[in-house]
Parts: sequence; C-alpha cells; structure tokens
Amino acid sequence: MQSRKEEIKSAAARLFRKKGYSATSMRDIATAVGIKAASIYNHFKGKQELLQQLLLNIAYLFEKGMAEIESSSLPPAAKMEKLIALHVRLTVEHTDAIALIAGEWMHLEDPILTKYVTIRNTYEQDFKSIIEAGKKDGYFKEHDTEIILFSILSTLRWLYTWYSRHKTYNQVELEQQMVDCLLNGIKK
Amino acid sequence: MQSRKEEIKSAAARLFRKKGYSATSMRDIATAVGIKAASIYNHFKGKQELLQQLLLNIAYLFEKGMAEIESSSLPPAAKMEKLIALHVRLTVEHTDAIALIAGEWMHLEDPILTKYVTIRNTYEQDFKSIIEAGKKDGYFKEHDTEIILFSILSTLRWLYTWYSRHKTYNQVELEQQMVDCLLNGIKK
DNA sequence: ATTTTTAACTAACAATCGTTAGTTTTGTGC
DNA sequence: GCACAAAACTAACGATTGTTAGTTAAAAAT
Repeated sequence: MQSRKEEIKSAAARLFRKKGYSATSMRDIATAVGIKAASIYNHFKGKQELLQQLLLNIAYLFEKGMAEIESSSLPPAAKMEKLIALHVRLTVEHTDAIALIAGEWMHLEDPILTKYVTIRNTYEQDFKSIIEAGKKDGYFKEHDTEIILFSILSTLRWLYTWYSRHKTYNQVELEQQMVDCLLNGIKK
Repeated sequence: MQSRKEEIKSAAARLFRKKGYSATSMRDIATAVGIKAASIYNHFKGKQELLQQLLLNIAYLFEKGMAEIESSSLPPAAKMEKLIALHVRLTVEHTDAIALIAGEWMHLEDPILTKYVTIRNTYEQDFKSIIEAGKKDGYFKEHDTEIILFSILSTLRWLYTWYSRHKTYNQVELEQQMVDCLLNGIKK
C-alpha cells in the first residue's frame, strides 16, 4: 500500500526522469496522480523539495551500503563484488530515482546541493580506497586508479537505462554478468 | 576564427550541458555571447534548432566514424579498438556537445527526434555486429552481447564527465588506458 | 555614393510556470 | 453527530519563457 505522499513522489521521479526536472511542471505531476497542482503543497513545500527527497534518499542508501561493505573484513576483490551487487540492487529497486543521479542532480539548490556533492565525493573516495587496497594486494592490475574507478562507476550508473529495457534478467544473473564483465574484461 | 553563428552554437552547447536544455533560456545564451535574445533569431529558427544542430552533428560524426571502421578489413578486436579511439577523439574534440547525448537528446522534437533515435539504434546494431563477429572468431568471451555492448558503451558515453576533470591526459594515453580497461578488465 | 543585405536592437505578446490565499470536501476520533 | 485535522479544490499573482514585429546600425555589393 502506497500513501498519497509516496504516490506523488514516485510520479515525480518517473516524470523527472522522462522529461527532466525543469521540463516537468507541478501540473504534470498532479495530473499523473489525479489531483490539482495546488494540492501537492499539502504534502511538500514545493517542486525542489521533491527532487531533494528523491536524491537524498538514494544518496543515503548508497552511503549505508558502502558503510556496511567497508566495515566488513572481506578482501578487496570481494568488496568490489559487493559494491557491484549494491548498485544492481538499488537500480532494480529504485530505477526511476536512480536515473536522476545521472542527469538531474544538478538542479538541486543549496544547501542540499552541497550536501549531495559531499556525499557523492565521499562515496567515490571510499570506492577508490577499495580499488587501491586491491592493487596493493595484487588482485587488481596497476592501472590508474581514477580510470578504473571511472570505468566501473560509469557502467554501474548507466545500469538503469539498460535494466529498463531488459527486465527479464533477474537480479542475480545481472550481478554475475556485471561482475564478470567489469573485473575480467571481455577478451578471452 | 569562429563565426558568430558558431559562437552561439558553442555557447548553447555549454549552457545546455551545464543547466539542461529546458532550464537554459534564449536570454542566457544571448548574454553569454554578448547580444540580445532576439538577435539569435537572425541565425537560428529557435531554441529547438540549436539543440537539433548540435545533436545531429554529433550523430553524423559517429555515423561516419562507424562507416569507416566497418568498411575496413580489420579483425574484430582491432575494430573494437578503433571504436574506442573514435569515442575518445570525439569526446576530446566536442566535449560539450557530446554531453548532450547523455541527458538532453530527449528534448528533441519530432521529426528530428525519430531521426536521431534511428541513427542511434543503427549505431548500436553495428556495434553489436562487431562484438558478435569477435565472439565467433574467438577474440571475445561468450558473454551476452547486450551486456558487453552496454558495458563498453556506457563507459564511453560517460567519458566526457571524466575528461572534463582530467584534461591533463592526452588523447593517446586515454585511448590506451580505456582499451586495456574495457577489453582486459581490471583483475590480474 | 547608393543600394542591399546582414545582424544587431527595443518592445511587446501570449503562454506557462511555481506558488499562495482562501475555501470546501473528506475522513478520523470522540 | 460533532469537532478537528487532513487534503482536496478554485482562482489568481508575479515572474519568466520562446518568439515575433518593427526598427536601426553596420557591412557588403553594386
């Protein structure tokens, strides 16, 4: 059961993703839910708050996932697999909101924008630490850490586009394929 | 030397990328060039035409690059390397316009939208053909072609973000690192 | 030097936007 | 059934948008 508030939020996510934040009007969102635009203000302060709640929620989920992985005592390669699984899971569970990470976070306004960017930077820094630990242990190649990070993260961030078109894959299959592609490459 | 028309176009690309198509006003673009909004209409039919010219130009460059690679008689693995090099080159040379591919193409209006999507689909189909030829020849692993395609393409499409922050890399270095990461993976 | 074309300008319009104020309906607890 | 809160509504405001019309200055062509 989804409350009206959640209903509005997921309609907003869907529309922000499809048409972009700026091109989506409060009237669009309202119509999608079957109410009038002014009624949304009984649940949210405004359009900006909708975007903020959507993006911060996702950011926290990544923050939490990363914290759990880091605090585990797994070897770097296993941590990397857990990270990939984390992205796959959040993508499957929050496809629309995840999509906003790619192209709509820029429309956040301060102070939330700063907060969001900070969380994002910290996440990337933690990601890098795991990569570097892996290199030190001999699990990973001696590539430029920035390039490895970028290469993996970009694929994981685009996952939502692909998943939207291939929902037939189940989550576990997707995880395995992604891990294999990213870690072992495609060449024989 | 850049004509006024080109000046407007690259200002539009920069602003569309930074703020998004919808959030960028004609007055924004005009101010960036040092003229008034109405003056832009002496060079372009409107805002939509700016987006169309930017995106179609990039699409044609990819189309042309792909045609040259396909018509060559290189083995699939070498074709793949050429493809990666193509993406790197176009990203370095047209960073702002390339960025629009990721998040602003959806604001194209018909009939250009349809045309654009068609070109994009054809490009992806050609890309897949090369991957499958590579699998048949034993160069590539027997992964799902869709997943390989997605994995490579997503990384290449995000390249512009990364390049904007690391202009120190020269084009050749970048190419080599990307090829190695994508084809051989990061695990030892 | 005069005509013509190009590209700038000012001013304004109609449409749409996010948001607010004030009101009415709906639902809940007692 | 009554009081109260939650959530819907109508109506409107001020701001901004893309675009057009009409005009003027600069550049090019004759």
